[in-house]
Amino acid sequence: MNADKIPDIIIGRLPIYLRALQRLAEKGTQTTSSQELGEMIGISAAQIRKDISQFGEFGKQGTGYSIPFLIERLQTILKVNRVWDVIIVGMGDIGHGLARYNGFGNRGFQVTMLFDNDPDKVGQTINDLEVFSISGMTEKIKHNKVKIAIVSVPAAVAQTVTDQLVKAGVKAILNYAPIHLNVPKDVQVQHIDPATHLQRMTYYL
Amino acid sequence: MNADKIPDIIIGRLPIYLRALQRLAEKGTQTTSSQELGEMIGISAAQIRKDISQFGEFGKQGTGYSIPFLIERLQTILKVNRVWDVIIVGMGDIGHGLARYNGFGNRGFQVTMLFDNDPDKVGQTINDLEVFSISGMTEKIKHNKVKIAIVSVPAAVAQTVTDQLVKAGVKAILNYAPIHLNVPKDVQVQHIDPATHLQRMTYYL
DNA sequence: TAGATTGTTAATCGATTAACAATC
DNA sequence: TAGATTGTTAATCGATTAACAATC
Repeated sequence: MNADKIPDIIIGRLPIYLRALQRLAEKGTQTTSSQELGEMIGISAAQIRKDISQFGEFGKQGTGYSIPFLIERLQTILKVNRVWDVIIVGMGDIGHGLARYNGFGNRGFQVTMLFDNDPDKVGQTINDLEVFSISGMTEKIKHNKVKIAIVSVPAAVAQTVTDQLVKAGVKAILNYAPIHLNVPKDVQVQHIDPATHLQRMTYYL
Repeated sequence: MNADKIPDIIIGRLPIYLRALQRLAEKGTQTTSSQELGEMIGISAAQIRKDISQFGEFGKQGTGYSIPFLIERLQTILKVNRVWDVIIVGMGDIGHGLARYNGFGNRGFQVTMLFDNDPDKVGQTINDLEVFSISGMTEKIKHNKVKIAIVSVPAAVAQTVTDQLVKAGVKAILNYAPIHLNVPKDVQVQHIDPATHLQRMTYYL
């Protein structure tokens, strides 16, 4: 156990552990070891044990980790033992696909509002949610105390939209626009850019 | 300049540099410095210089880097100074959104084939491309010598589909299924899982 | 008990940063 | 020339791995 600040690189692996554990749980498995988990996800057993031990002694010598218990611990650490409201800004192809995506269930998130600037899209219903105009976004975010947003607008307006989100109180942004977003340091950003990910692999081809 | 093996973490930053440089180029800027670039993308100037210098001496003391020249160098290093064929397997919401995504242009990629197992989807046309059945996928991949695939099928079948892709000769996989994919070590995989990215941020909320 | 596996230490390995001579 | 900025070295910092005592 370690009360110091946990390195972000470790935090980044916890959701991967959690995802693998939930998969094992679905199959009905009760117990796993750092070795087995490591083989599942391509991470060394020593690293998994070291990462987990930052937060407490969750395993048992000889038998390993209780899967339901470790899931519960990781969910609590990651604060996904509850359901967070998420909004999506930008109803282009990616945003539309995300609005209809059903992969957030039981992972701690729920899409609650959709926004776009295009008058043709505003008022449409996607996955039972109405698309709102961005002009009323700040107010709606504040009113609902939304902390998490997905940005899927064109690159040209992504920073402007981000500034509005930050001003409205959003603290975590998942960015699909192919541009780096500048935010205050108390706001988290994760970048998802398919082209960037592909370019990282072509080097090895 | 360094003929040794370049660390993957450096390779992973090159596409980010490239994206920022292309953005500067679009604005007509001719020259930049490690300092300016670093401020744009939140990376230290020293690290940018060190990363770039792994591949040669591309800058000039006193003036910095020629943007068109550095773009050309990075594109060549990353092998995106050409257009790669990319196929998408799985025409659910995410796959459908990716098929219609127009963000691959001028970044080295072109979606050429779409696949799905659902008889209702096979035969449909998305973005001028016909959706093919997965049953004929291996043959089509081999025939067209496709090296890059995007996997956006449900988690339950993602590994099976991946095995087929690998057998057909695919060497780079962008995985949207929320599951770790096992592949031979000469095959690259990048994972994109929105829920995992979001969970990494909720820790800090 | 015997076997297995954790949590943790120490050693190794790798990445980042600071600083500055070289030079445009 | 004077100012600016690179490429690179050395120092620092951080992450990973190997190994094993503790113990279930």
